Amino acid sequence: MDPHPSTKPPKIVDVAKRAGVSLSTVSRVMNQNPTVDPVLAARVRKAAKALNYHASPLARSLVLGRTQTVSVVVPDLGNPTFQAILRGLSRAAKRQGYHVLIADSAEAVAEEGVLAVESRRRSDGLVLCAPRMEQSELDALLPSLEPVVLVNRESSAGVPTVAADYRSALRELGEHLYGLGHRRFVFLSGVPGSASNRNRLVAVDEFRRAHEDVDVQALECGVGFEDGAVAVDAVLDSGATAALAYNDLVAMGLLSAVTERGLRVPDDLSIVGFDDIPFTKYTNPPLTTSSVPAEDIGEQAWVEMSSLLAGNSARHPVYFRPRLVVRASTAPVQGAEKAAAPMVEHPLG
Amino acid sequence: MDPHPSTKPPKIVDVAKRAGVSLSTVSRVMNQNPTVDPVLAARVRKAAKALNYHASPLARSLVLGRTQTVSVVVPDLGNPTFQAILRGLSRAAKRQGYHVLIADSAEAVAEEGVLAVESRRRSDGLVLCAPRMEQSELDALLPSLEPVVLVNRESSAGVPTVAADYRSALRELGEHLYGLGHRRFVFLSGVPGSASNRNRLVAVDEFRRAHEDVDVQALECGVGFEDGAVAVDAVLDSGATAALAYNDLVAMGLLSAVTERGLRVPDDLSIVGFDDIPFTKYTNPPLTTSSVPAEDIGEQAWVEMSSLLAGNSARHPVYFRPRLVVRASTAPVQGAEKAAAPMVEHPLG
DNA sequence: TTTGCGATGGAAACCGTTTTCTACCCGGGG
DNA sequence: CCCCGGGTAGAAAACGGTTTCCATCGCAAA
Repeated sequence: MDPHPSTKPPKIVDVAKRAGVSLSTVSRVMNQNPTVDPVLAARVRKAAKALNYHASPLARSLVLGRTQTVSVVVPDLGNPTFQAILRGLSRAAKRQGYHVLIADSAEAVAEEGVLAVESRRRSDGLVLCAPRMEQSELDALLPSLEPVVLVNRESSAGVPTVAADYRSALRELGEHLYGLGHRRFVFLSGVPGSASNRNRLVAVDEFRRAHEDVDVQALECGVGFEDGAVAVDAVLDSGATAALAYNDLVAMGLLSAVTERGLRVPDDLSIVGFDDIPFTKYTNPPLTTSSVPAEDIGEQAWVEMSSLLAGNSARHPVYFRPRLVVRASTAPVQGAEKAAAPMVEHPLG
Repeated sequence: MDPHPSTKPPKIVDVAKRAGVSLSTVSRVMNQNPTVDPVLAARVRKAAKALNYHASPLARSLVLGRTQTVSVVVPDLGNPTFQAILRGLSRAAKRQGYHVLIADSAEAVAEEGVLAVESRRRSDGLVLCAPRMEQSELDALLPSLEPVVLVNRESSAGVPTVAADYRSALRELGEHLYGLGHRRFVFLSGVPGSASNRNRLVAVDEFRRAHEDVDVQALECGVGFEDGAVAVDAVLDSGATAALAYNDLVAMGLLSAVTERGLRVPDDLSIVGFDDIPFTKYTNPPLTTSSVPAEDIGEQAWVEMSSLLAGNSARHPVYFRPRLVVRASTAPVQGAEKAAAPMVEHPLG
C-alpha cells in the first residue's frame, strides 16, 4: 500500500497530519474522550487504522504515571509450585490488561533485595514470592516497594499476604500418620533461614506437644530431589516409621532412594510430601501429600495487587487451607518391632 | 535524615540542585561520561546517593529508544519444558542487564498474534516459544515483530530459530525400540496443527520407510497427562508392543492408565516419552525418553536475541540434538504372539 | 597582552504522549 | 444588534530524562 514500507512506527503527529487535525484531537479520539465531533473522530480513526497506529506504551506510561505492568520475583523459576503461582497470577493480570515482568533470583538471597527494587521501578507494583531474605531486611525493604504483596511470607508492615496455611496442613499430615499408628517421625526441613521452613517447624512442635507419645526428629535437608535422596541414610538410621518431607520434590527424592535400597514404601516406611505438584500422582507408589492450591494463590495475589492499585489499603492476610490427599505412600505402621528400637525416647507414651 | 520523608522519588533536577550543578552534568555523571571534572562528579555522586536517586527507567527508555526488556510468549506456563526454557532465557538475559516480560497465551491460538504484537511493543525484542498459530499467519506476522527469535519452530522469513531436533530424536527412540525387537508401534501425536507435531510425524514416516517390517499407527492424542490416560484403550486395542508418546506428560498419563488396567510396563507394553522433564526418573517404572536440553535452548535463544539486538542479522538455525535416555519403561518384546496379531500389515517383513 | 584552543558546564531541543488552558465559533437571549 | 455561554479544537506545558550545540573559562603560545 504505502510507497515506503515505513520502517519507523507512526507517531501521533503522523495520524494528526493525515486526518488534518491537531495531535490533541487524535489523543482525545484514541482515549474515547466524548468531546470530539463524531465525523472528525471517524476521520481520525480511519487515519489511525490506515497507518496502523498504536500509541507508544512508553510515552503513555511516562505521562500517565503507570505502566500497566506488575513485577514478580521468585526464588526459582524451575520449581513447579512457583510456576503454578506465576501462571495463576499472570492469567488473572492479563484479564485486566496488565502485563507481568518476572525476575528469577536463582535462590541467591543476597541479590533478592536489589532485584526487587529494580523490578519494582519498572512497574506499578511488586509481588514477592516466598522471599528468602532475613525478616529484618524484608521489613526494612517493604515500605519502599509499595504497592507490594507477599506470597507465602508475612511481614509486620501493613502489606497484604497470600499464603498457604502450612501449619495446619502439616498438622493434618501428622495426624493422618498418627492415626495409622505411627509414633516415630522424621521431618526433612528446607532452607534453614526461610520463613516457610520456620512455619513448618512450628507445626512440628505443635504436633509434638499434642501427642506426648510421639517422637519427631528434624533433619536439615533442602528443597530439591537430590536433597531428599541424600537424606536417605539419615532417615533410615533414625528408626522412624514415617517421614514428613519439606515438599513433594524432597519426598520424591527420598522415595526413590529408599526404593533403591531395596526397602518398600509404605511397608517399611511411610512418606508424605507437600504441595501436591501434578507429578505426585505418578510416582511409585503415588504420594500422600497436602494439596496447596498454588494457582489459586497466584490468582489471589493478583486480586490483592489489583485492590492496592485501585487505591485501597492492605486487607487482612489471606490463607489457603491445603487439603490432605491420601494416596499410597502411607500405610498403617508395621508390627511393634520398630517401636521397640533403641532410640525410643518416650517409652511410657 | 530528611525532615520530610519525601514521598515522591527524587528527579534529576533535585540532584542537580543539591550538587549545585546543571542537570546535564548530573546526567553525564550518571552515564559515566568522562568529560566531567572529577571533583564535580564526586559531588554529584554524593548528592545522588544522599537522595537515593535513580534515573526513571521510563524516561530513559523513551529517549534512548530501548527498554532493556525482552518479551517471551509461551503457550502454557504450566508446562515444565517451557518453564525450563524460560528459566534459561531469563537467567541469561539478567546477566546482561535485561529484563523479561512474559505472556502466557494459555494455548489460545487465536490470541497468540495480538499477544505477540502487544508484548513486543513494550520491549526491545520478542521470543516466540513454540507458537501454535498457522504457518502462514506466523510468516506474515514475523516481519512486524523484529527483532524476534523462534523457539521450536521455523519460518521462511530470516528469523533465527533455536530448536530441539525432534526428527532425529524420535528416530533414535524408534531405533532403540526396534533394536529390542519391537515391530508394532503406536505414536501418540500432539496438537494437530502444531509444527512440533508435524516434525515428529515426519520422523515417524522416515522410521517407517527405513524398516519395511514395522507398523506404526498414529493416534491423535494431545499434550497433557489426561490425554495420555484416555488414549489407553486405543493403544491397547492397536495390538502394538511399544508406544511413542508425544511428550513425557502424555507418556506418564498412559503409563499410569496402563498400570491401572493391571498390565505391566515394560513387560506388556514398552513406553517412551519425550523431553526428559525432571520427573521422569521418578515414575514407576522410570521412563525411557529423549532428553532435550530445554534450559540450554532458552539460553541459546537469548544469545540469538542478544546478537540481533547488537545489530547483527539472523544466523543459521541452531538445533540441539536430544539424547536418548534408557530407563526401565522399555524392554525386549515378549514372545511372538503379538507379532501374529490380526492387524499386522507387513506379514512378509 | 592578545589570540587560539581544548576542556567543561549550561541551555535547549527532543523522545511521544496526555491534559490543561485558551481561543474560537455559533446560537440564543437581552 | 451585541454579549455571553456552551461546546470543540488547537497550542502549549508537563512527564523525566539524554544529548547536541554553544558559550565560557583557563591556559599556553605568540
